[in-house]
Amino acid sequence: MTGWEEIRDEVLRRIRARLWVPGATIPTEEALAQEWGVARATVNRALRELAGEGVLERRRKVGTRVTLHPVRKATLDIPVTRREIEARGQRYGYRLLAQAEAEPPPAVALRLGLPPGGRLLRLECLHFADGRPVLLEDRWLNPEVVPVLPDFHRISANEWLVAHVPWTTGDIAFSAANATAAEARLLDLAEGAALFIVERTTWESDCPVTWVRLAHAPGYRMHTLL
Amino acid sequence: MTGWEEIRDEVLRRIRARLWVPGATIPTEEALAQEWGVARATVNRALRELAGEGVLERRRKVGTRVTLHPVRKATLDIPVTRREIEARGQRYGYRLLAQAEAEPPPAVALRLGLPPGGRLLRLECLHFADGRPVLLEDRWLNPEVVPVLPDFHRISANEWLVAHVPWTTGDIAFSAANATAAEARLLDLAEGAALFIVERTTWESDCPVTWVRLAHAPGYRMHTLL
DNA sequence: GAGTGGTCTAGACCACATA
DNA sequence: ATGTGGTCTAGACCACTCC
Repeated sequence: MTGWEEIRDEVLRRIRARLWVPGATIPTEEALAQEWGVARATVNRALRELAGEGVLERRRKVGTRVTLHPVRKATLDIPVTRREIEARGQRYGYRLLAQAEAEPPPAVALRLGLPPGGRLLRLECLHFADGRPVLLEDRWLNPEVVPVLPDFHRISANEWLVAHVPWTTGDIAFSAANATAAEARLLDLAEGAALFIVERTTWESDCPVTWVRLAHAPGYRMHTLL
Repeated sequence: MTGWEEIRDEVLRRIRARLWVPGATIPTEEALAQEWGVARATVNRALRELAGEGVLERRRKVGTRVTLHPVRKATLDIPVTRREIEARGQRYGYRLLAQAEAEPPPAVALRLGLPPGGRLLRLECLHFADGRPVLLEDRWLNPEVVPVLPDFHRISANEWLVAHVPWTTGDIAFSAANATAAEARLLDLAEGAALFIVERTTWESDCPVTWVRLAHAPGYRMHTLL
């Protein structure tokens, strides 16, 4: 019992063995440090890790408890589409369908926190895997963060943004939707096919950057370990 | 510049200000500790945090770099269905549709790593929000981990498992699917409606526990901050 | 061999929540 | 007022990896 990882594993073992049951408080850092003959900081590191994973709940003065109603946290890796497709061993393709300045629908302006009536750059693109269309992208871009327009026929907006405006914040939502007639035509599907929808809003320190809706063709799965 | 959070924020600021550009190595922990007048451990804590978020890449002897091809990590909170519905201010309801011992389909046995021909406990349940069906659950449960059967009419399998077999590992996948005729009837939808599908496989230290498929009615959104 | 991050220690003080 | 976790320090040694 020398490193914080061993300590973390031992704590997990005791929880799984029900020596420490959900809702019960476990010994203090000080007590555990003495029991295992390590510094308190080492115990702290292990317990902090487990608290971050949702296994433990820690409160000053109260102590450390095994979480009673665990909320499982799944961490998703969200790569750039091209890398995601290439990681599956498929050939990536990309086509810009439309690029125009336009007034965004109210819902999009609202998400970005922009006043109605402004104009944004709209991009519509199709992504291919081994030549088959698999992803339809509908993007609205704030022209203020794109002073010099790249050629979006050659590089996808997402890749350009990742390289030029990295380390943004934002939010992301997942849902399902039936393909409209237009979507079905572009993705070569039957109308009404179930699409996996990803919506992302992106900011760079209080400045709205982009809103995008990604419609994945059937067969797409987002997978992760718990 | 006294705490590790301030240091983390300053590092982020320099990256966003492009003082440190993606791909470039930043100064060593030692140098930053001297610059800011703190202990190296404090700088380490801040940089370790950012490396965990994917902002930095750290390698011994090489140094710390700003990530060139960032993979965004989204952390999803996956609560128990009842709590998720109640958190939206809706009334939760639950009905057990079927409970029987049966041989699972090969795909399910495969996921759980069980030999074909074994028998599992199958549960089919419907979850309601304000009286409307919103979620259809199809679950296969390893009877070995459920020696004493609770009354699944009263408590959902998920809640029972969370309370009695917490801190499992597993994996989870998200996709979209069109409602079959049977699913549409149970969820009170038109056939073919786009369902948001969550599939989970759960283990408790090498012992398969359960496989479950959750079919969410249209309107369901899974949301998180980036 | 040498430079970098990874970790541990022993001690200290602080922040916070409860009593 | 007190007990708990949260953090910081100064120093040390180790692990990895490039040269």
